[in-house]
Amino acid sequence: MLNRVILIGRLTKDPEMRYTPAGVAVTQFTLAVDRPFTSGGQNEREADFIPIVTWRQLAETCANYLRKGRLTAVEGRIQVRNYENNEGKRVYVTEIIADNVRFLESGNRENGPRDEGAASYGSGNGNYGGGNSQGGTSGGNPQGGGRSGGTPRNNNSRDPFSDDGRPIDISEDDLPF
Amino acid sequence: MLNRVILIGRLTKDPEMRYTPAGVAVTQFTLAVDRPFTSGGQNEREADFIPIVTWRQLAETCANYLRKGRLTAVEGRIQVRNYENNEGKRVYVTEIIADNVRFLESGNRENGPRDEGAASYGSGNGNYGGGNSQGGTSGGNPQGGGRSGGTPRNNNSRDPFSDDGRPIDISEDDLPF
Amino acid sequence: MLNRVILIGRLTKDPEMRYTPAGVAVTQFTLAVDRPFTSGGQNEREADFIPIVTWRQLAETCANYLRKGRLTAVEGRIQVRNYENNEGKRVYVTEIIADNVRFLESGNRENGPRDEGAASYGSGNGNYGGGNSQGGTSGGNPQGGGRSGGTPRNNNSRDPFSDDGRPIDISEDDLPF
Amino acid sequence: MLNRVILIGRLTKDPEMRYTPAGVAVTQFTLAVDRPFTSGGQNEREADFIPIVTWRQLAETCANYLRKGRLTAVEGRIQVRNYENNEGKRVYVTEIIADNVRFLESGNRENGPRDEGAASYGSGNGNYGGGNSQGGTSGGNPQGGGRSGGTPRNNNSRDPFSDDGRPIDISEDDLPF
DNA sequence: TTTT
DNA sequence: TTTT
Repeated sequence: MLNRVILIGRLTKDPEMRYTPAGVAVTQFTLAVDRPFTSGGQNEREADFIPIVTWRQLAETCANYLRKGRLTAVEGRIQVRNYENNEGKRVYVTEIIADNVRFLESGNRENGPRDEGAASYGSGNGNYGGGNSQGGTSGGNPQGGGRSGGTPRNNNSRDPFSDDGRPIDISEDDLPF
Repeated sequence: MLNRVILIGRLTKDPEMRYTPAGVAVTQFTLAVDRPFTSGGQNEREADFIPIVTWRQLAETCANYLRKGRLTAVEGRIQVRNYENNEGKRVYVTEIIADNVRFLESGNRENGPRDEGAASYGSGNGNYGGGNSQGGTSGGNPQGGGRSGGTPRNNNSRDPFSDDGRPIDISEDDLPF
Repeated sequence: MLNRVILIGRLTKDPEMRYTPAGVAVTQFTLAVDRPFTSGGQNEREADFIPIVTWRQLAETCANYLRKGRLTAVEGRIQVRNYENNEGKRVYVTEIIADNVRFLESGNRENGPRDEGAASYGSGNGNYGGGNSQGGTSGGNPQGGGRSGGTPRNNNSRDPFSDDGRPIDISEDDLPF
Repeated sequence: MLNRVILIGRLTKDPEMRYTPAGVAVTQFTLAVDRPFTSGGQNEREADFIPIVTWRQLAETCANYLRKGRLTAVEGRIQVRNYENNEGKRVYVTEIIADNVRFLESGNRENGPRDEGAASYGSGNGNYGGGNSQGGTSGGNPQGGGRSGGTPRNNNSRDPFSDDGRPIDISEDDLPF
């Protein structure tokens, strides 16, 4: 009846966008979210790697502006889907269907090693450094993604989801909205 | 860096409690959370079944007061653990480590299969229908679970996690706090 | 950049609905949310009373199905508005603009003191006891509110917001969507 | 019964720390949180200014590492307190009692007014840009705040809450834990 | 001014 | 299979 998730973490890789047969954009990426504690051991596992899925306009904005390593906030809901694998066994996949993604780092670092981040309130330069994007039922117009300082990447030349070994079975039926 | 989940749904079964070798109580249950939309088809899949894990005092309170079908709110964080299965393949398991569970239905059902719901305000019995329990770093004293109108069940006679086919590999190392 | 609130509590009174001059429905109510601790004293203040505002279709569903005392989940964002009072002083008002409201108690108690709550998964009666309603950019079609077991109240005979002493200054400009 | 808030925004000023008579540290600051839409008008009000309160160790970490303009994530609960003002009128104050604060920008700004943002990964300085701090019932040991690249400020020479016109009436009784 |  |  209520299903809400909010995460802040970093992309483990560049996002991957593809289109469903029906032409709907879908982008996936994984967020590394540091745990709030240091596990018993030492250099034990100390982050959770959480798969994120975005659809439509939000998918395109994410594909254009997010990159590996970027600090990112994600709001959405948990979805558990399942499919039969090649051995006839049912596999369960848990993902966050995001309806709101905030880019917490601008990412224009073409000419220098230091990331500039988002501009301060009250600074004189009028540059809103942190872009953002929201999706959902509206699922149509971009909202602020374009305000990001980053340079959009042309995805046309990429083969999204060119087989990476993982089964890909997202279809229009999975449409969350 | 931030990882917060809030769910409201119903238990698919009675919760299962066991103790780690170190004597720490751990309780698992699954929450069926209705999706906010009706998927393309008709009577298609319209709920997510989300595994919840609770530890220590909260585990005991959940085992004592939660039952199949009860409407329940869960607050916690997403955790992704993995293990090697018998075929040497890495399996990823996503669970919610709960630190706050709210019993939204009291569960005193004197005479029948129908759950009577929470909060009998206006009824004459002065019973505060909604119990609750909170865990976390404090992980020690019960907080309000005892206010529930439900009757605690003696778990001693149960064989917690008596093999249901799923691999059980929670250990003290998984301790989230 | 991100503003999310989730509350579970009980209505302190019946909700109040009115229409803006532009004909947009707006409903207000207050949620009493018990605090997770007992304050130093004894029978000291132990709940927060949090004002909720809903708009459009969600406003109408809330006005029709929510009642004083009902256990309710609210999802939304914090909004701080301000106005000049009659003494020329600026007054700040903090409210939750809800975009998702879940009715955790059905509320049909016409013929008996016991509240029946929401039906269980797996029960045979096909009655989904807990209604719900979601708003937002969609802001159009009712979503499940009608599934509630409660009987809608005819609001026509009420004078919504008939001056209760509180300044009423919500206008179309406050429209959150 | 459940009361959870998550915000991402920027500090409108440097945080202000003081101690209660009982010697408990309390820090306040205001977060400017951009609204997800542009209000009817044009350059109309488009942010909410939300007061945050932190206690104990978290208060000290916030006072040491947060500064005006910094992008910050806050997790906590809404609290509504009230007091009688000098005209004998009851005034209601809504604040977020934070139990988790994440510093999304490091704040080492060697040479100038521009904040340089977080997480200089890729830069040569090995600095983990995002500090964080968590409070709550544990309320004792610092958790990671020290990983921030910022330089702690000595607060001793400041007169915390030197009258800024706002009534100050936080007392030990308000202790949320 | 508050709910159970 | 992972980020900083």
